[in-house]
Amino acid sequence: MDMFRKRCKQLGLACTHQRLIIYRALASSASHPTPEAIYDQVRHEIPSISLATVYKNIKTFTEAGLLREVSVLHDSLRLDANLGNHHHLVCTRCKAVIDIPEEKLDPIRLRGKLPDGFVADRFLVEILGLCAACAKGRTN
Amino acid sequence: MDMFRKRCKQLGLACTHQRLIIYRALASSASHPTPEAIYDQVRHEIPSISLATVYKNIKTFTEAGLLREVSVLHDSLRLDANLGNHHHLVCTRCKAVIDIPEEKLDPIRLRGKLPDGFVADRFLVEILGLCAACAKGRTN
DNA sequence: CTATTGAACGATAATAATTATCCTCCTGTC
DNA sequence: GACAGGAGGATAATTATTATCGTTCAATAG
Repeated sequence: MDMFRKRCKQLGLACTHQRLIIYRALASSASHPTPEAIYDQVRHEIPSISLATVYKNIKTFTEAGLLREVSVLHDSLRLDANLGNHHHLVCTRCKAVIDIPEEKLDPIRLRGKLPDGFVADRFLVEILGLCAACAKGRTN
Repeated sequence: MDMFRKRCKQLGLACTHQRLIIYRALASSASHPTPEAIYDQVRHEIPSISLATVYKNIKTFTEAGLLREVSVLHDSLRLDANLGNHHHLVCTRCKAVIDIPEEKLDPIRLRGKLPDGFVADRFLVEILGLCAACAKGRTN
């Protein structure tokens, strides 16, 4: 948590009580919580906190690099009628999704057993980066 | 499209005009469209179609296996305060997300250049399947 | 230690995305 | 062609997220 104070200072962010509690809730959770879940947990300590504050700080933290979104494409449903094996290039700026054949990657292979009795079905790989257009100009 | 008619019959789905047009729009698109985008395209052919119909059929097709969602976790923002390199086990039933260290997979490596001038930044791997609880019972 | 200032908070309205409802209509079968 | 049940259309409802705006608090200077 002292590290959090330092990072805030570096980033020019006020180290408010709310931010500390929110960050601690996030950092101490292993379940990759939703904003609502964080809100529910944080309210135990700050009953008067607003859900908007949780959302705002999640965005702030994410932009500051303290936090990541588990899925880059969570904002809207994206559909794929291509049922063959392939992977996706995903532009983190414009959210374009481009197919590439799976042979473009070395095969994905597990080393040893998965924890927790998890039963794997398939691998989903997203290659995150910038599409040609977004890589070129900051204009779009 | 004849294949689509057959699949509908197999699945016990009525092969309506709307479904045909919606499926064709999906299958002919390389851009992994959103429901809204499909709606906009389909309206060229069926101006009176309802957005709800598009959503309903997308769900129907997805459940029937004619279609996939690009991202399993699109429904709500999920957060990750673990900035170290790791991958995720994602339960497709309950949407649990479990970290695994990246050493549990053979290294992800590109073979050759990416198309379209795409500039890769990092690889995101999700191992899709069922968590222990969901694998056991159909009860949750 | 207090005053000051801008950033952050809380409450809530607004927007966006998705789902549910309900009545009418069409597809598939007899 | 008639019938039955699934499907469509219009729209309300719900859920998730963002914006607004007045008030409060954290950080810094004095």
